[in-house]
Amino acid sequence: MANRTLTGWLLDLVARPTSVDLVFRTDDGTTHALSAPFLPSFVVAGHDVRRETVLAAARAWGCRVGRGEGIEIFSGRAMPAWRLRVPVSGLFTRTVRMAEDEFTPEALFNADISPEQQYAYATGLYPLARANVEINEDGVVQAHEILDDPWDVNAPLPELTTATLRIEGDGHPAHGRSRPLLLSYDGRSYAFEQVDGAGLLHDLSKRLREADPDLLVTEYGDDYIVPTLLELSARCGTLFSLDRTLATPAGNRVGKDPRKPIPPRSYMSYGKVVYRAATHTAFGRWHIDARNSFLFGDTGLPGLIELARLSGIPLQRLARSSPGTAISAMEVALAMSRGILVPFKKREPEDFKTGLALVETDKGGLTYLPRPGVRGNVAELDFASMYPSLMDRYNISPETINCGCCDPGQPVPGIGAHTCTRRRGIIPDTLAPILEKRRQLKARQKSADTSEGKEAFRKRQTALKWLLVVSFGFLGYRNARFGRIEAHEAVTAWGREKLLMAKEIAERDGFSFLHGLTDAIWVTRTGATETDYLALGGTITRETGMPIALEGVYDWIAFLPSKQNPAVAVPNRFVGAFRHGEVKVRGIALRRSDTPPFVAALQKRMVGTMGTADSLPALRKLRTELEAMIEDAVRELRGGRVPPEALTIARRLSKAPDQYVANSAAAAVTRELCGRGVALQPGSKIRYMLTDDGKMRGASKRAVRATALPGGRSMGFLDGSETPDLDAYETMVREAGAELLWATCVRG
DNA sequence: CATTCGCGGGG
DNA sequence: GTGTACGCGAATG
Repeated sequence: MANRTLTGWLLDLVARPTSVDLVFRTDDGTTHALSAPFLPSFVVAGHDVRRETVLAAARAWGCRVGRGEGIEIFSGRAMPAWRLRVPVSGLFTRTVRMAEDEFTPEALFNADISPEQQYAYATGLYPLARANVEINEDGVVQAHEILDDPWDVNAPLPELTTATLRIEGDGHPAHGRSRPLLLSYDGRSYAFEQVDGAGLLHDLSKRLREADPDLLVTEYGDDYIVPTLLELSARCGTLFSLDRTLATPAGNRVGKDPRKPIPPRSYMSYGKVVYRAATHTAFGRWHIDARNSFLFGDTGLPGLIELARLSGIPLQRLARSSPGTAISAMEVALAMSRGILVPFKKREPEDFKTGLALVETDKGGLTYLPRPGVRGNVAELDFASMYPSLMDRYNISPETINCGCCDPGQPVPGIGAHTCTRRRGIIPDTLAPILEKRRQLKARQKSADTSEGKEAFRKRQTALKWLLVVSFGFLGYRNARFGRIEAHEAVTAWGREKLLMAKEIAERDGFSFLHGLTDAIWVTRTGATETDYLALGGTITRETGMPIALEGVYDWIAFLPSKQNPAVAVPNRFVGAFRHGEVKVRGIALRRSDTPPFVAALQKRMVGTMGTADSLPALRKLRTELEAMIEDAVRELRGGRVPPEALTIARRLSKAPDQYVANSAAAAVTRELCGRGVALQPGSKIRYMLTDDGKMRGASKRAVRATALPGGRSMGFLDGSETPDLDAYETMVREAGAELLWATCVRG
C-alpha cells in the first residue's frame, strides 16, 4: 500500500513514548489516529558549560546531543548550546531534573515545555491547524503542509458535534442528595438513574457511542461524574471510558488516553484562591468540564479554539488552564522561533532600589478620589487596552528594560528607567499581533449579520482580551518566565503619565476633571455635546499617542460615598445613566457575586427605573417611586413569597476548612458540609442561607445552612423546613436600596 | 476597636 | 503548570 495524503484539521496531540499521536479530522468527517515520530529535547547552554561534561552526561542518560548556539535573552548575544534529546518521552522530566543537578538550573533552557507543544512549535502543526499530511500504510506521518495561518481571522474550522453530560438539577452533585445523570445530544436527553452500577455504565456507554461527540461538555465531570463512574466501573467490573473509536489504516480501534489525571490542587490566581479538580481527559474526543474551566465558561469553544491555535496548547489542557498559561506559551513559542533560549526557572533578581525609589515606583495605576455627589452631563473616556498597548508602543519587556545597549534609550517617566530603542522585546512582539487581531475580531463582531456570528466573534475577541489583561500582571510576577518587576513598573509609570496628560489636556480645553481611574477619566463642561467630548477624545489620542474612546455621555452620574467615611467617595463605586437609558454601575451590591439574588434583583429593578431619568431633576423626582420599590421588596420578603434559592449567599473559600479562625457564616457552613462528607478545599465554592433556627434556641450567633451550588432551584441538603432569617434579609434589602436611593437626594 | 475574610477587575 | 496589588465593607471577637 502506498503513501496517501489526508486533508483536514489536527484536533489533538498526545505524547507517546517515542512519538506524538495526532487526532486528525479529514474533510469527509472521519476522525483518524495518526502517529508522528518525535522525541522531546531541552538545551544546556552557557559560556562556562564544558563540552566533555555535556557529552558524558548525555551518554549516561541515553540522550542524543546536537551542538549549536542559542541567544541569551537579556544580552541578545549568542552562546554555545547543546540540545539533548531524550530517548523516551516519559523520561523528559526526570532527565531535566538530573540535568538541573549536573549543570545548575541557570544552564537549562527550553526545559519545561511539554512534548506536545515542542512538537507543535517544531512542525507548525498546532491544535486545529488545517493541513495536508502524508502518511504511510501504518498511519505514520511522513510529511505535512500547513494550509492556514493562526492569525487569519477567517480561517475555516471543522464542523464539530457536541454532547453534554451532567447531573439533573443545578449545583455541585456532592453538595446534595443523589440525582440522575443526564446525557443530551441532537436535541434529546437521556436520564440514567444511579442505582444499578453495571446497568448504568452499559447504557451510558451505548448512548455515548451512538452520540459519538467530538466534544463532551460536562458539569462537574472532572470533580465528580467521571471519577464516580470510574469507581463504579472498578467496583462492578464493567468497562467505562470517555475515549473514542478512531479510524486507523489497520482498522478501527479505541485509543486509550495515556494521560494520567493531574491531581486536584488549589492555587492563587488574581488575588483569589482557585480550586482545580483532578483532570479527566479523553482520547479521540475532547472532554471539558464546564465547571472546571475558566476559559470555557467565559469564551466557549470558539475562544478555546482561538487560543489553542495561537498558543499550541492542546485544547483539553488549555480548557483547564488560565489565560496566563496561554500567553506564556505564546511568548515561549515566539522566543524559540527566534532562537532565543527560554530560561528554565526564574532567577533574575530585582535591581537594587533605595527605599525612596521603591515608594516612587511602586505606585501602580493612578487613582483619584471623586467628590461624592451627582453630576449631570458627564463624559467617560477610556484608553483602549492601555497596559498592553503601552508595552507594545514603548517596547517594554524584561530584556528591553534598562538594557545595556542604549544610553539613554527611551526614558520611562518618573522612575529613572529606560527601554531599548534598538531591539524589539519578546513581550511587545507577542502582544502586537494579538492587539491587531482583537481589533479585527471586534470589527467583525459588530458587522456580523446573525446573532450566532456575533456571538462567535465576541467569544474569540474575549479570549484575546484575557491574554492582554493577564499579560500585564504576568510581567509583575517575579517567578514568571518572562516576568520582571522593573518592566511591570515601567508599564504603570507610563500609565500614570498618560492619564495625567489626559487630565491636563481636558482641563486646558475647558473641561472639569471629575474623576480618573487607571485608564479612564470622567469630565464635564457646561453645555458640552457628544461632539465636544468626541473632539476631546481625538485631542487626547493625538497628543498622548494612545487611542482613547468615548465610553459614553452620562445624563447623570452619582459618585457614591464611602460607607466608612461618607465625606469621601470610593474610586470605583458609582451609578450613571448614559443617553438612551443604559445604566452603568460599579461597586454596588448587585455587582458582587456574594449578594443574594433577591437583593441583587431589587437593585437591578431600581437601576432600571433610574435609567429612565434623563436629567438630575428627573432623577430626584424618582425618589418616592424608588422608596416604594424597597417597601414592596420588604413586604414580599415578610410575606414569605421569596423562594429560598433567591436568598442564598455564594462564597469561595480561601483556606482549608480547619484553617478558619473567625467563626464566620462561611466557616460554619464549611463545618456543616464537612460533617456531611463533602470534601472542601481552598477555592471550593459554597452556598448558604441565613436561617432563624438559631434564634429559636436563643443563640446569639447567626444560624446558617448550606444549600447547593451554584444556586438555581436545587437546595442541596435543605428539606424545606428551614426558614430564612427575615430580619437579616430585611436589613440587607434596606441597605441595598439606600445605597442607590442616596443618588436621588444629594447635589453635586 | 482590631482582625478576619472575600470580592472586584475586563466586557 | 499558576502568576498583581490593594481598598472596601461586612462580620466577628
